[in-house]
Amino acid sequence: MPRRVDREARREEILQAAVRVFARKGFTAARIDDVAAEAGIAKGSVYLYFDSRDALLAAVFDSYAAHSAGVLAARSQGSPLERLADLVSTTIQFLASHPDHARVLLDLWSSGPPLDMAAVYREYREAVAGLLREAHAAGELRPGIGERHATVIVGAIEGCLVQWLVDPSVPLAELADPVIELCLDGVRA
Amino acid sequence: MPRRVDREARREEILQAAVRVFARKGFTAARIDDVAAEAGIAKGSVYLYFDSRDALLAAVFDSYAAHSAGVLAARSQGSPLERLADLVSTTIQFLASHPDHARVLLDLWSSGPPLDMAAVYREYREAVAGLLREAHAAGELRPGIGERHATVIVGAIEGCLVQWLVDPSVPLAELADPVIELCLDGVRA
Amino acid sequence: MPRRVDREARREEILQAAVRVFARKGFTAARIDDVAAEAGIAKGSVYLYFDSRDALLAAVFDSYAAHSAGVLAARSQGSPLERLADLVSTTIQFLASHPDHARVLLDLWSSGPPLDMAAVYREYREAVAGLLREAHAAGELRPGIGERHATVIVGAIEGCLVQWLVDPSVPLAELADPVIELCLDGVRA
Amino acid sequence: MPRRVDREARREEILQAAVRVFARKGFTAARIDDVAAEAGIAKGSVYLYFDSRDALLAAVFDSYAAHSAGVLAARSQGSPLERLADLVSTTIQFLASHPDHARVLLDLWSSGPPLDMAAVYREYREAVAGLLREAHAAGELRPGIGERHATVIVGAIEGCLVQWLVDPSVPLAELADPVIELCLDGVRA
DNA sequence: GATGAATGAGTATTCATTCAT
DNA sequence: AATGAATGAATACTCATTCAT
Repeated sequence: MPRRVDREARREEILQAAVRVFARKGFTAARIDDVAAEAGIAKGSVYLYFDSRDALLAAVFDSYAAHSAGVLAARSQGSPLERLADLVSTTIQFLASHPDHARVLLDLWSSGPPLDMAAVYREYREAVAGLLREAHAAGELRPGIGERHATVIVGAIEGCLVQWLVDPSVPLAELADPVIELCLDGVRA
Repeated sequence: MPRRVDREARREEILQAAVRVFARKGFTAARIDDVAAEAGIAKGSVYLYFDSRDALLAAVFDSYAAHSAGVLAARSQGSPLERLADLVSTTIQFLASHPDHARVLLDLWSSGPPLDMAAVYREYREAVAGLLREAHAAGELRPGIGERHATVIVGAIEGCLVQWLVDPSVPLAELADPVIELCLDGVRA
Repeated sequence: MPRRVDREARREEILQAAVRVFARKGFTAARIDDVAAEAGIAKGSVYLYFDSRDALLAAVFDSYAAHSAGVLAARSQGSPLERLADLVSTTIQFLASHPDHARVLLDLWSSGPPLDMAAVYREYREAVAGLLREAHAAGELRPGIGERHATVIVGAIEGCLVQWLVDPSVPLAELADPVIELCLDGVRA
Repeated sequence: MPRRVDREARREEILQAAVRVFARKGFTAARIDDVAAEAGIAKGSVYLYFDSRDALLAAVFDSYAAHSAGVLAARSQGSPLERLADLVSTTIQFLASHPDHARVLLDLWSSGPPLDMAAVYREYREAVAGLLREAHAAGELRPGIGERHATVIVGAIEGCLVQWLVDPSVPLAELADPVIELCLDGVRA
């Protein structure tokens, strides 16, 4: 009778270990040995669950993309702009509370195909654009607001994330409100 | 001091070659051989001008930081908010027109110490915060606008940049106006 | 002793599976996993019947050597030269009808000690030399035929085998007669 | 000015070192380290001249195939059967005097595509068959001699080689005459 | 017996860096 | 200064073997 293991659970353990290591040293500097050590297993065992080092990064991407899709899918209540504020807030809180996962975004941005960060942002922009269209229909928007403003709203979130990743003294968790205020009403008196 | 000029010029040639190569393949995948070939010199000659492969990335960083400082130093005319709009616009146009340089930001973000991207963003935030303070003094701002909104404004720019880097179909050059509109007046009716 | 029979039978199954795998991919490229899969058992179970991967090749050798000894032991009727012709023919038919086994000879040749292919050929040469001595005593040989001609006769068989192994379009099964003709009468008019 | 080296010469040195190592340990057991050590250079330097370990074996094959073609191309004087005897003799002398090269044949036989030993033997058989046709035209052959006898003649040589490779006590160099005698006149009185 | 998850020693290959010319 | 051949440390990946279940 074979030794029993929950393959999915073990895979997930290794993946989380990889996320921690990647966050700590970056994907480029991370060695398979590091991941194995972090997971408390032998190097070769990593390969029982992932085909290659790159497959590990791809799995981190999938995991991030799934989380991201989850955030987009979570529909909140209220007016379109309230729901937009909610989406912004939820996203920022998620990123702020998963710093390791967020940190790996730096490597995902650089990694290029076959990992498709472009698709993640596209979906995000489309979700925001959809809410803006609803808001427009509800008469909540001033004239001239369109797709590109959706890009800017997504950008405001990501740009705050960048600054936090590069400088932990930037208080990401507290930037949700300023982002929302700016996106809704700007700074002008 | 003609030798001096030659040396600087040659160094700059190699640096620009490195920027092109890094932009094309990413720093991790870029080989000293690639840089040498792009610069049209022998591999060993790169080491006559740069101490190491990392020094090459550091030099790209310095070059970016210098450009960035230049943008911040360029004082424009007009009211504080006009000058803010100008800063945003100038920054985006600079990035959009230097795609190779911009692309290398992906690697600079990941690279960590001793390269100090944090300082670059800090200065940027301070410049924006300064303009906001001036605008506040001039009564151009609504109440409650502060440091964090400066972070968000810088973030809006960087976040648009991220999306463009990851997906060239995002029209960075055309996002200056939406960014300014959003930052100044938001989307709300 | 039913267990005993089972054990032998299972061992033989695995051995035959190994022969097929070795023939297909060569010993070097053959993995224990492949052999286990071909035998329809788990990888670890192979080790219940064979001490090591090399022991598997050794067992294939033993099996080949036993077959070979069987061919040598089979005494046919007729004059010495008729029996020589018979030996040649039997050998070639055996090899041609066991292509997997034959294919593994390529690896056995390369494998060196402790596998003793030299002994197999030595016995073969001695068998042929013995027949030649009998033929000589019977006055069937022309003068000057000796040990070395025995080597050449064995070589003619093996050399046809080599060509067939390397190029399946060589019709090994149809080479028995030409080999016999050549060895007995040569090509000269 | 670069360090001067004769690339071809250095490549050939490494190739010969590889032949010695492959002959000693077999290709499978031979490490790049062994080849480098035998050549008196650093491991990495091997890769300046050969793309991969397999490329090294391929180069040995090319070298063998070239020698082999050289032997076939060397046309001797005399009647067709005299020339056939010459070809046999030359081939055996070449193999006997290049034991390292010959030993590597064991690995070439096993190596399969893309190395094409089949082509080498095909050319050899064609050369022999050509001589047999000439001999037939000259009335030197008894009836019924054809392509397959060419295969057997080539086989007699290769089969002697096999026995020598597997058992150095087999006196390959002295087998040329017995091979020729057998092929021409057989053993029968 | 049977299993198959885990192990970790073993190696081909890459590439930044050096330095003889 | 310029070159590019040489170096060898670094590392992803493989797979025979073990052993807990």
